[in-house]
Amino acid sequence: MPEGHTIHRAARLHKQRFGDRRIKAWSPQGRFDDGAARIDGAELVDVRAAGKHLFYEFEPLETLHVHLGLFGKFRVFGGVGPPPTDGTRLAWSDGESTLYLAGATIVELIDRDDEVRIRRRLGPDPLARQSDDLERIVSALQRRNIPIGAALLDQKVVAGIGNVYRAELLFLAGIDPRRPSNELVPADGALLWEETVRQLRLGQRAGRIITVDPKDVGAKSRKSLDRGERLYTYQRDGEPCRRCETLIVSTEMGGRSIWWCPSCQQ
DNA sequence: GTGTCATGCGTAT
DNA sequence: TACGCCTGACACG
Repeated sequence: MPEGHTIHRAARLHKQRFGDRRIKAWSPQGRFDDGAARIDGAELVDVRAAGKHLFYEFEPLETLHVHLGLFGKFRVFGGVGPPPTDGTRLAWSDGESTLYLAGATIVELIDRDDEVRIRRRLGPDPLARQSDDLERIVSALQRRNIPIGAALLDQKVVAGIGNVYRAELLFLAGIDPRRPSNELVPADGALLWEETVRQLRLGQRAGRIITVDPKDVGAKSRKSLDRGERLYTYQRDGEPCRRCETLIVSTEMGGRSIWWCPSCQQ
């Protein structure tokens, strides 16, 4: 379930679990035999996340670039773990834990210049804050003559937002996704960025996207929320808004569906 | 078993 | 705007 929160969480967990460890690597599926052979026996020295991209640095120097795409998934087990599924492109083990990676769009070894190039294509990452982020976001949004809902999926604007967060963040900021990006006023930009940072941090910590304030559904805590009450608008077409009961609507935007509350989001 | 869908994105038309 | 590509879970017959 890969938006930026998943990626940063993986970076942290994988570094904790496998950092400074020598790994044995292989490709159960066989489609990454050569790459796995190059990192087999190497030591994982760093794991970096940027937006939805992951960079694993090994010693002797190799950099593994992973992008999960829509379906990609890591599985980590203590010990040997169950047999890998047929689609497992990369597996590694340090003797104490085993990692499987399946379904990713990108699994490749790259060099330093490639990483720099990939990072240059990305806008500010809410989970790796810089002091000028707000200004960069607002000016990037104001330069685009497209609906703000479409602009938020552009990784050059904000790195790490996907289809769930774009809908949820616009709800939390009270912004109609159809509003032209270049008409965003700075106050709304600031609110949107504040929610973005807050929500991705919460998502990273929880390991899942939960945007709903428990009070809005009469629950005691975020943890006690049922699966069906964690989001305000995503895939809730025709259901009542959790705050005002107005029915949630949806449309296609940027090639994907988006949902919003016509009353809370103006 | 088959069909459908999904939190992504690059390329072609 | 459409399509291809990466997989797995689930609904259905």
